[in-house]
Amino acid sequence: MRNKEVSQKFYELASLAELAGENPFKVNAYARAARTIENLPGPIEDLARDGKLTEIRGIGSGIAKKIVQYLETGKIEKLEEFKSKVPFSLLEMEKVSGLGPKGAMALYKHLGIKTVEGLKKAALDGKIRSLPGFGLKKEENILKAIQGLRKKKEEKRVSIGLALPLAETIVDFLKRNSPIERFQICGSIRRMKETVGDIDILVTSKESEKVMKTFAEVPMLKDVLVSGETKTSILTNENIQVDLRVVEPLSFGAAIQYFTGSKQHNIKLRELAIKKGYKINEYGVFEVKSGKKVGGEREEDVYDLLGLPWIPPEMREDRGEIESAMANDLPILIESSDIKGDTHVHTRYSDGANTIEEVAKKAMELGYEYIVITDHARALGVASGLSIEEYKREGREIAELNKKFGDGFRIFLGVELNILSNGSVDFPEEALDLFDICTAGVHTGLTQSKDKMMKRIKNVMRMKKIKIIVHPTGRVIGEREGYDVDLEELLEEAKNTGTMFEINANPKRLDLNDINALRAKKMYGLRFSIGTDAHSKEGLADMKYGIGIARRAWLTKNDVINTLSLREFEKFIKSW
DNA sequence: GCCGTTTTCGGCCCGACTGTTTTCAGTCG
Repeated sequence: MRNKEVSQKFYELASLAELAGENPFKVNAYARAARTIENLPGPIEDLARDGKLTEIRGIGSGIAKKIVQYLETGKIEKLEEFKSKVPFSLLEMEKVSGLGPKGAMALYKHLGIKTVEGLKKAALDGKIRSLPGFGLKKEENILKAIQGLRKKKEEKRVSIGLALPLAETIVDFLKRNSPIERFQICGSIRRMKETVGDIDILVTSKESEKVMKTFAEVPMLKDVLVSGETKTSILTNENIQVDLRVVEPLSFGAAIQYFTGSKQHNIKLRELAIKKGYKINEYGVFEVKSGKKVGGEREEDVYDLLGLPWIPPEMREDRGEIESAMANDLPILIESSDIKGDTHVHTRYSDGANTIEEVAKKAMELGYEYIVITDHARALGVASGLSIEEYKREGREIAELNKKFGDGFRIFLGVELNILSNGSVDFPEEALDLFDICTAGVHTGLTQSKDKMMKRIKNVMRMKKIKIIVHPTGRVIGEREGYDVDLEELLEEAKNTGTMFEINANPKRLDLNDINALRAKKMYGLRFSIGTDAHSKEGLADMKYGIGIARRAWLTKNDVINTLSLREFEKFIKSW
């Protein structure tokens, strides 16, 4: 699948075209195509081969031709043409905050600057301030940005596991120290995206100055980037940008719709609005003719007026949700309250922090009907993996606890087996009858070739007792890419063997991710388990992240096995 | 360069803030 690679070329094309001063709409068309290709559900090579590229929205004959040219020759003529006109390194320069295409080009043309290093030198020498359109302040800001004192444009995105709690802490601080009425965390956090670029918080208040002042005094403040009447942006100690907007209560719905995004989703909604004679902005929905405001207090207003049902935030990525809403066949997404148990939990038997009883009690507090204890098997030495004898002991403890807890709750004896380098697991297949549920995952030999990796995983998927492959791609967000596998082939194998994939809810993993889970369901009809991989009782709360990914993958209650009631779940695992 | 229930031309999402200006362009989200 070469989607990523092709998409990258169109991003480059868009940026260079922009620098070269091309028609902005043309630039936008390239960028839009890049985003579309990036999010394509299947390989672009297939569409190119079948001559179906122009069936994709935003890809016409011109861009289709360029895609084919790239796939066949590895080059796009137009891109090479721009590269000869504009230094490629200007793209790096544009990443300096506050510097856009116009600025970068002016610096290049007048001062011959084409690298960040050169930019720094010119700023230190005080050469930038005299350029038309620039000044002392701008020179200072450029220097600050290069020296990392201000936010860098491509500051690494942070895990939602970090961003969500931080956003909640800030909202809490505002609630305690300033006169806010309503509030909503918006942006990619509300859409439950796996990583977050910045945090958007929206509030209503009668005294916006007070709120802004309080906000600029949050304990984790590093710098105030922007401060206006309705908008303030800060940088936290950990270099995360947080934007706060204050709006009138009558605009609250339109504002949270607007600031939840995604950008692509909103652009499409606004295009739809124009066709219907409306204009949408963050203050409301307006009739174009009369200029009269016709809605905006509730978020539903925005969708209502366009003749659409309310679309859940997690779906708002312009991946077909608007078309689906128009046809009135939005799926009823899975919710936290649908979850009846956790399928992936560790205890002190292996590398967890709590006893089985402690974990089980926490699960009951969460309203679960069951939990699957999946301690590591013996081959994983670093996680003090268990022998069969030790699992038998764990099984006896579980049996006793089950007796103690009675009918309403059940602990299952599971196992997280290791998919070993030679394609076997820790124990011979006969020994697996001991377990209620067998899951398996790759933990070692992560750098094996794709060929070997595929063989070992497929081999394990074919074992009758093993029904769930945990963290199937092995990626750890911000730390390592997944191991080298052909996911298409694995999905196909899962369909043929009746194996399920886990959606690992640990915010560092979230594996399968939303796009892959969506594809697994849509193209192969697969079902999933959502497990937290908790190594302590507190870790069970990570389920919300897994639910977020499932909702982003358009999954319903029926697509996830741990929404089954205890009785249904027991029956289900016996039928394996 | 794309697109069409205003269809083959003439549009293309919209507003806040900053720094440079003296009415606005550039950048950002």
